[in-house]
Amino acid sequence: MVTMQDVAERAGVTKQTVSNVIRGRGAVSPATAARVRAAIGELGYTPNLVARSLATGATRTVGLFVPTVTGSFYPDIVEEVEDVLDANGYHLLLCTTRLDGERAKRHLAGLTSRSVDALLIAGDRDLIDHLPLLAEASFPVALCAWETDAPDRFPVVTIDYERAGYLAGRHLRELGHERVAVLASPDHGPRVAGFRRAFAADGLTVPDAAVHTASEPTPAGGFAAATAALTADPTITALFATHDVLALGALEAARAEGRSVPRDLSIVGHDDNPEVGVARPALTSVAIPKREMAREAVELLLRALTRSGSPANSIQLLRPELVVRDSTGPADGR
Amino acid sequence: MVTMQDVAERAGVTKQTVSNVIRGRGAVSPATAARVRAAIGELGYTPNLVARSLATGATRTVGLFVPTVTGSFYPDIVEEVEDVLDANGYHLLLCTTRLDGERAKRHLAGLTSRSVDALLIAGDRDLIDHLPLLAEASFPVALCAWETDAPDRFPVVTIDYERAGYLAGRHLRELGHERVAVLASPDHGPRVAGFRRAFAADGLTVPDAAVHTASEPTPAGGFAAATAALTADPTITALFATHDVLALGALEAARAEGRSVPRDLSIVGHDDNPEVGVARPALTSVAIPKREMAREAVELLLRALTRSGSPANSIQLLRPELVVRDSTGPADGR
DNA sequence: CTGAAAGCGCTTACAG
DNA sequence: CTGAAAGCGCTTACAG
Repeated sequence: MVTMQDVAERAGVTKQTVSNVIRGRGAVSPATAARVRAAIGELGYTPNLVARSLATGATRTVGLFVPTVTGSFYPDIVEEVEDVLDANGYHLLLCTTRLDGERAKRHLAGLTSRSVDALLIAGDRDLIDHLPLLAEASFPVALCAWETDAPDRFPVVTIDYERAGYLAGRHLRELGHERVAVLASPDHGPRVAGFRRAFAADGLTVPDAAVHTASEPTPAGGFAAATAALTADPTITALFATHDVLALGALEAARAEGRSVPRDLSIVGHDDNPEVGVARPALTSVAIPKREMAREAVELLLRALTRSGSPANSIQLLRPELVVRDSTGPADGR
Repeated sequence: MVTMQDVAERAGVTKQTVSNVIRGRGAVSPATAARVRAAIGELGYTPNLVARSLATGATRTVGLFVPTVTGSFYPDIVEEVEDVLDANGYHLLLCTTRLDGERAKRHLAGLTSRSVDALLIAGDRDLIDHLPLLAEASFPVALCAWETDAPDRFPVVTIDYERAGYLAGRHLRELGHERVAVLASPDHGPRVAGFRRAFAADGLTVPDAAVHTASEPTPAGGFAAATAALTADPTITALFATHDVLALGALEAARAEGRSVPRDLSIVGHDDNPEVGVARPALTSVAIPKREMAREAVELLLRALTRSGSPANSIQLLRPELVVRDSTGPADGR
């Protein structure tokens, strides 16, 4: 392997002159700079990043933890993070925790050893127990896509999930719906709370019995929960699913029950995944700006890096937006 | 930051004794090992991986290039690669090239500088022009999920795509289909060739005019191509889509044309993505062992690392398997 | 079983 | 504008 010393000898200078021309810093005469560049080209020299990292204390690598890279949520996060990183000359070290706390812990320990300049943790499932490990990390850490129990030790950039639920509720209220049910995944408390708030604003209440927890975040789980909801209270005129996949299942359930959407039943989803636009009827859903969220989170980290301080310990909430399509209509069914 | 030297002083030994107990190598008396371990605990010492990398010349990091991390193909690859890496104590540096050759090149250049112990390139889109950059890489490189034009300079682990097409063709032949059409994505030449081989074996030929190239790898692209195929030759009794998403569109097209699947038209997909099992009718598809492929590829790389030689320059083909569901039936339509 | 030395390939002040 | 020195935090032979 060719080293900086080799280049220096070839160009007839010392190695820190070579270092200077490579980094474009310090003062080097145009003539010697040209000689150095020529030597680099002839030798095919490429600087050893590991050595540079040891000397500078920076690896220009950012770690990202996500629960998984399948599904329709996290891949966008990963790509957005990578885009921002790439634009700033950083690399991405990826860890998918896959519902495995031990694995998460192991990776966390590995990264703590200076091999990463900053760390972004997206999603709340597997890492929460091990977050204390990061308390004394020597690099900035931020959290994103965190819905519940965000530890207040780190800055977090996430969605205003409570408002997302509120938007869904307000939309149904504006359409005149009074008796409704919710299909919820276990960790979606804030969305449910926001939904209820919209009804409470009109003096209506969504009883606990109207909130049906889905056994799994799949269309099948949504189908079962929706069927349960329609059986428990056949008079409901609308359904809020805290996740689009559940809404997809609810669409099937409505069909199975012989209820036409949106005439007999309105359905609102959450996330605005690409597939909900092609569902029939196209699903009304709360869109969450996940790419913007990811971008804000990385940029926060990058800012901390250049200003070499820790980021402000704050929580930043991105605002969701309701996307109205064909699965919701007036409560009176006309 | 606490260093090995600090631990050494605290334990009353020299730093390479500390190094020895950490790595569990060299001979250290149980008593001093215990003292060292105690000191490590008290100080909260964690070894600097960058310094270790500089000394050993290994980063215990493997780079992975994929075109994207969205969709249903590459995420599985990424997770499988990470699983194998994790089991062997390696980290994952991820680069998604996103159809951007410049970006790919930039990352390639970055990784060449010793910051990665090995490199796996999955998918053939964006990197082929820059592969020569890797010719003199000092670390092992392997390719996987490569369908066409695999450069013969590197070992490749991929799917026997020609056989995948053949399996689809043979299945249709066994059902008695004679007049058929193919919906193909541009880069799927081998699948089409294999499909044709199955017909040629029976003295039949699939004319060029029966191969319809989809404008885009989406249901919409499949819909358009299928419609074109059915219009060009209304007598066909079966369709092979080289990608499941195209098959999904073909299903719609058949519906639109008033042809019942599989009675009036049989459809075979490719990839066996999870969604094709829930399509109605459930799609017959050629399943490709992508996780096994990814596993083989990383393990090949890891083997090269431990044996510190370059991997054998070979091509390993994983065999696909046909999964018969409800979208195919006999040509006579009974 | 333990310690002193050299080295991995850079960068960072600091003289000249 | 250029060069000699020290140092980043480890590991790897090699003496004792």
